[in-house]
Amino acid sequence: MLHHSPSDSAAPMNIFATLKSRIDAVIGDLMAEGVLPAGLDLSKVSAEPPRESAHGDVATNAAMVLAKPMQKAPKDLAALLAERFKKIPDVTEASVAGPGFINLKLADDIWRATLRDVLALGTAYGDANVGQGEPINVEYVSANPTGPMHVGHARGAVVGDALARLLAKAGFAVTKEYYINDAGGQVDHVARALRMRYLQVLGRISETDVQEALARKEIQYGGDYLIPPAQALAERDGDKWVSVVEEAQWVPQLREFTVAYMMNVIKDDLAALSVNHDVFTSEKKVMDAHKIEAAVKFLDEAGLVYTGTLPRPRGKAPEDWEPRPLLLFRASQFGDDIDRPLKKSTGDWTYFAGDTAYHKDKVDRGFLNLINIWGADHAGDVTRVKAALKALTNGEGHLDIMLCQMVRVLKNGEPVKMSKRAGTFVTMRDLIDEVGKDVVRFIMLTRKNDAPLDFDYAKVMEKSRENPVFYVQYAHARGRSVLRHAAEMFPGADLSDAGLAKADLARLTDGDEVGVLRRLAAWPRTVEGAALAHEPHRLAFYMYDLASQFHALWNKGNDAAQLRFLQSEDQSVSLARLALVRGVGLVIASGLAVFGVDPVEEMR
RNA sequence: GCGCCCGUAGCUCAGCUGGAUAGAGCGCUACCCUCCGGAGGUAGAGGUCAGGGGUUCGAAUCCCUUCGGGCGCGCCA
Repeated sequence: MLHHSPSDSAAPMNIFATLKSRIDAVIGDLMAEGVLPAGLDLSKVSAEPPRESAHGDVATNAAMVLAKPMQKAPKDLAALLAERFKKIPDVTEASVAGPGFINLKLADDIWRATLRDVLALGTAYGDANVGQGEPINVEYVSANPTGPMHVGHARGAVVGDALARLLAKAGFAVTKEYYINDAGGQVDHVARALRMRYLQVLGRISETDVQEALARKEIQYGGDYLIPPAQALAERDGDKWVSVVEEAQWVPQLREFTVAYMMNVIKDDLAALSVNHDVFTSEKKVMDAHKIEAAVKFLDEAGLVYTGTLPRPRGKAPEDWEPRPLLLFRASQFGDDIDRPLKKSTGDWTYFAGDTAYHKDKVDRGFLNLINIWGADHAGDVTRVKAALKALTNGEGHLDIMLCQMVRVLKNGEPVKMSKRAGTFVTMRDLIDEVGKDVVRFIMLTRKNDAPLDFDYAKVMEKSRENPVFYVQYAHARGRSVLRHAAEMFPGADLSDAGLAKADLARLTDGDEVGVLRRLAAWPRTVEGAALAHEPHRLAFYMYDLASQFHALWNKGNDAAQLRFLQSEDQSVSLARLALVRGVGLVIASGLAVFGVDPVEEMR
């Protein structure tokens, strides 16, 4: 995690960041004048929207934060600061409230100026610079190329992809990466299963034979998804592999074939979700390039590798456990419970050793900021990999490992039981085909990654307020609808964004209209906050809230005709309201863009 | 036994990295359609933020502890 505070960027369109820097400047002046002691730490001074809009437009805790080191009463200091804050441009009022908050009121024109920013910048409104062009690597999906992806993978894919887009919006130089686990025993098992299916395709054995081999555990993958690749293999090579018996003569070849085939399937599925990685790194290539040896040497030279014996595992202790000397990494020096093996007693590298080499590879490619999105079933590996990264970067690297909790699929209100053996798991493709990628993507982003998520087939297709996808899209569509009507009502008017920006926004006087403007003004800081916290789901809630305010405004027009957006007798007020409508649409569209969801023009 | 995540309205969840009187949706109660798409909207009731301690101007948020849930605990990948 980077240690930039939002104020580092002070993007001109982020009025809260602007206020924060102006507040800092005033305090700086007071220190220079000797009114306040020099050297005060301003990092905890905030400028944020108060929870109650009645409290004003911007609240700052400056007095409360600074009172302590000065040994003054917060309220006294607040009174002093408030006097000076009144002189800040655009501030019309500064008052002390509660335990020492200073509430600032801003000129209404500030909010209108925000709307002009939105219209001028389009979906770029909200772009931030907290990333300062810093490289960051987001690794996600990384599903084993042993079969089709399921709903759990879909969540990781969407969370990773949206986070990558969010970080890019916030000014980071993002690389989206996929680690292909093509070197371990699992891909060998798939190769064996593929050969069975291949023999079946050629008519040499029957489905029953395959199922019996599965029951005898001669093969570990029984799914019929291996039949298409088996057919492809038969088409390419004919019966070439029937007579090759020695495993060493066919396992590597068929493994390579399967991995290539499955990766194509996976990439197709990801493309259907609008997920595209920049870099695919092969575990096997990492190993073949002797990067494990290099990484272990690096750790060894730092004195972090030794040969020792692990304590007996707790909990369900394996029957055949016996103490054996192993090559170990001193993970316990970096917060792990025990040291972790780099080599098995067979002499082979462990998966962890390969992962360590892979992370060193990322570091060597220039990344000190790393994010890994994993399934929650890998929670046990988090500490050791973080430990390895610290060791590899002399403590300078930052690795955030985000665990995605379970996705529970509900059909007819009942959870769908998923079992790999029974072949009843819901694939990612099923989901996309059934509800569409936009719905899948949005729903996957309505919870924070470490909370379990219910995916209810019925609910996500529902056309009601309960369904956030619908509700947000509906707001966008309504906005487009108004624009279409406006074009008919005012044939000569310039309804482009640039044209609307010239509208007389002072005509926006209704409290709820200004309320929407305030919400729009909060978009940049929402983006920044979500990016720095690695929490894309915050944008889902922002969009829902904005949509809610917009629907409410729309409805007021139903009750009171003079509040409708379009007034045929008053083009001036219509254009001002259209500007607002368009601003809402643009901000929703930019939020949806982060989510990789296409905004709709109309509801069907 | 150990580690990680979690516990907020009857239910599903937010809570902007410590701020003011803890917020939405569903459900419940009472309302609003000759409308730019009511597939909506307005208002109300509903809370010892699991319990207990601590840190400080201030805690749902940070620390300790108890209780209750979920996930994971091989040299697998």
